[in-house]
Amino acid sequence: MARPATPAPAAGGEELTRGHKKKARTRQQLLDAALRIYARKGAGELALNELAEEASVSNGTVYNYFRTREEVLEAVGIELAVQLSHQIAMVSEGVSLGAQRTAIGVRTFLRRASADPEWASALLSVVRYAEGMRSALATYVRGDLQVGLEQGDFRFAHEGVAMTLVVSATMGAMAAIVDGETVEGHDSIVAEMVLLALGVTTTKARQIARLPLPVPAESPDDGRKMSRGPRK
Amino acid sequence: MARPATPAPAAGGEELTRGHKKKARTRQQLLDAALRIYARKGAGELALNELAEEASVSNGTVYNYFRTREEVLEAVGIELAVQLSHQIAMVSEGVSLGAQRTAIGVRTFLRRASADPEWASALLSVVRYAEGMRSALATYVRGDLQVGLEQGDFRFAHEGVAMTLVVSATMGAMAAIVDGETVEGHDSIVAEMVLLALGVTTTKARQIARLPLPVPAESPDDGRKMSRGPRK
Amino acid sequence: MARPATPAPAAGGEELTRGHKKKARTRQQLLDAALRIYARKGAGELALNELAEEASVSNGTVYNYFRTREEVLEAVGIELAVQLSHQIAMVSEGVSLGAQRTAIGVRTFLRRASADPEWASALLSVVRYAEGMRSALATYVRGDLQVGLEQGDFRFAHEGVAMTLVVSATMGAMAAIVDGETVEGHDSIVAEMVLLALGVTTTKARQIARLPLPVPAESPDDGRKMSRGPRK
Amino acid sequence: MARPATPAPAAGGEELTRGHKKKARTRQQLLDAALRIYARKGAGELALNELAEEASVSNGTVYNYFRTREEVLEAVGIELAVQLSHQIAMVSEGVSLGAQRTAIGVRTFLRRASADPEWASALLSVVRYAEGMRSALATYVRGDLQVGLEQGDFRFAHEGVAMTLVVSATMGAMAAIVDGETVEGHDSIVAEMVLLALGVTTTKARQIARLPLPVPAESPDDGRKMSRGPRK
DNA sequence: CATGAATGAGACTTCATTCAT
DNA sequence: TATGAATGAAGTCTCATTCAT
Repeated sequence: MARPATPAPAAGGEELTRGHKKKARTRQQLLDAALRIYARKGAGELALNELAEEASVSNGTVYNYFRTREEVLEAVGIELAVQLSHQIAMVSEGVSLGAQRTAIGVRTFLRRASADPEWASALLSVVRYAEGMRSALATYVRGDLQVGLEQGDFRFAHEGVAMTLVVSATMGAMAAIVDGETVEGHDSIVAEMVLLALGVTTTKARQIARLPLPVPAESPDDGRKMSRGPRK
Repeated sequence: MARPATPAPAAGGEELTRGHKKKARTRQQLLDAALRIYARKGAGELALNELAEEASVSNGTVYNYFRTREEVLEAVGIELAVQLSHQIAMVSEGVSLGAQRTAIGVRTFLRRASADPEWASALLSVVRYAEGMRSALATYVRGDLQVGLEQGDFRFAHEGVAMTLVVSATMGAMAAIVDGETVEGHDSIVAEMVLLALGVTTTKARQIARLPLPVPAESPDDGRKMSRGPRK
Repeated sequence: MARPATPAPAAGGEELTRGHKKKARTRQQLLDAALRIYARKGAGELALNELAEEASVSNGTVYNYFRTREEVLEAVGIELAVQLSHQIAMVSEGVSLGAQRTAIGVRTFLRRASADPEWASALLSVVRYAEGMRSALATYVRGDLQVGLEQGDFRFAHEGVAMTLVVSATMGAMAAIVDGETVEGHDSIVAEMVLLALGVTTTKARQIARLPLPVPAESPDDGRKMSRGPRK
Repeated sequence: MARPATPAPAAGGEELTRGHKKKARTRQQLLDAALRIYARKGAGELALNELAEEASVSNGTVYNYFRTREEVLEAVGIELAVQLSHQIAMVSEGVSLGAQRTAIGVRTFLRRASADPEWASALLSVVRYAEGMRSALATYVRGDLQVGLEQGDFRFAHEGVAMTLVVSATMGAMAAIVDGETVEGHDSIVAEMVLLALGVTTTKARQIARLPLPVPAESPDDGRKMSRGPRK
């Protein structure tokens, strides 16, 4: 499902009529609440009535937006994917080296997991269920892999396998972080190992993995949607 | 666990008489049934009613073996872990090179995932629930990592991080296999990437990852679901 | 415990194992409760949770016996049909004249409707929904019609149409009775009209419709299942 | 909220006209939609949400026309009754013989049930709910019965009982038709039986029941209200 | 120990009705 | 008036768990 990063300002399929921003607001309440619950208990545990309560909304209202648990998952997945798109695009903007972009991606995820374990927890739990989310991630990774391959830094036998490795290694490290494991320079260590796995030479891998991360052009509302804790 | 009515023929290994055997058998039926259900629908979905039916047992009987649903999950995790232990120990028995043992471990998992996707599916779904299961895995991996490090083949910055990477990369590849991805020489490709990530040199990694897998000393009851361990 | 594959030792369709009469008792509670509710509010209104409460049974128990509202309806329909079978068989036993049997049937229904409007109300409301019930009724009526035809008393153009007329006229009259209409000799009046409709001559119709009703061999538990009002 | 049947006709004759027309049209849309739903699923199932959608109107709008679900049911009943009045009046206009009028009424209903089972289905399902509807029917029937009695064709013991019989026999036959029973000359057969039940002599009943039905003075808007299928 | 009916908390889902726009 | 989002009571249904036999 392509579903471009743009939430659709003028989108043909959806309605965005004038005064009716209440609907959008409620929907956002629901997504936020879902993320909070995922962070706490994992996506498998989501109960729609619980979602209603967490979103301070009546029981039936949920059904104006989602008919099943899966639909919530899917919507949250898309929501997170959009956020990630912004995040990644912002952070590796201007970097043209595939290997470096890959490292930046990996490290950014791990940094954020340290800074915001709830976000990480929600992400991990959603990733398992939402197909749309996985493919969004994959697209980014795949692009960097191809660039790195063309630039001669990467040397791997199968792109799909390589992609899976990058994603799963990153997620695994995030899970460790969420579980409380703290390691000095965690992000660089993982990034270096991933680069090595992709065929980067020892010295280059070490060097790239330790470059200072570019500071993203921190837009004011970045991360807006997730950083709050439970409201009550 | 003193069962008064039990015959209890004076301390001896022979006391595994009928009653005990039957008891063990029922317990094993339950675990087997649980694994089948996991493979079909994921561990989150296990319903004890369904479990009872799958095991051809009445629903109340389940509670003679497990006090709660949680206990079932835990027991199944342990069961799988024990199976894994045997599998791994058997397969890398007699191999002393840490790097090779690691590669064998990774490849064995992936091979089995291809050969028995239901098993893989059950394993993946349990791994998320049972903590005890993860540590069982970790123990094996950690040993090999340390050996490889001492032998000078590995060069990594942090053992815990390395361990997480090995496990998560393997699991990620298994998930891909379960999802239907088929790649020529999948197991070797992944093993090579993992070795590279652990600091093995390019040529050595490639060579080790492609060694023929030792045929396990096929014991007659190999693969049989074991563990007649009495409940606690 | 033998745990035999055969749950039913002898019984044809249902199980009737020894100690387990509790199940039968609960089922009966539910049917009784359903009839009481039908009498009060019509079969369309039956709520399964309400049924549970009326039967003094937990909410989930209902689902051990019926999966849907329709299944309750069907079961109640059959229950009523069985009761009716007894009733009718008992009352027109020994009467061989088809026309007379028909009249007796009609009149018995109307008499009972007067005596027990709750029963009538339940019957009317179930009849609309339960197919099984209708066919049970139909069988009786059809038999009498055929006999009457052979005996030369009836003269109608189409048996199915005649049957429908007998049943609907009787039900209509019952509904009127339930609605409070009281008419001197109601049962005879209706019976006479029905006989006329079936082609019986004027004088014979009048005579047959006014014969004294045979007193049924009132068995002690007759009507047992319906006659009680709401228990609490 | 003022609920006057007529808002102030003060300002602007145009507003009055258009507004009123629209209002009446919307109301009619709702009634039509309700009848279509009745025909499909029975009156018990009418959901106002569904009604709104079937009428291409927003759900809140329904409440501008009816205060409660009950009112909708009632209004639909009346609507049908009015349609019936027209139908009956039209068809037996100019016929002065009570017995013949009765036969015509019965037969017309059955004919229409054959031709338009949806209409019949809606009618049958409403009859059970709307009291007002039954009395409308009754009025017509009663008139014909009295006429027939005075003319010496009928001979029945109780007018109320007779009326009930006529109505219920007709409805029963309609139900059979809706259920798919098709009989050659169904309408005449039923009419003849009904006449017999009312005391008409054998030969006369047969003759009257087989007279050709007068063709109604087809007014242009006859049947207007039911004949449309779903609009979209 | 095995059985399976009963339980009841809790989740799911619908829908008549209200109300701000 | 029209709209449609929100509400929440009421009903449906599942399932872990208990218990008498």
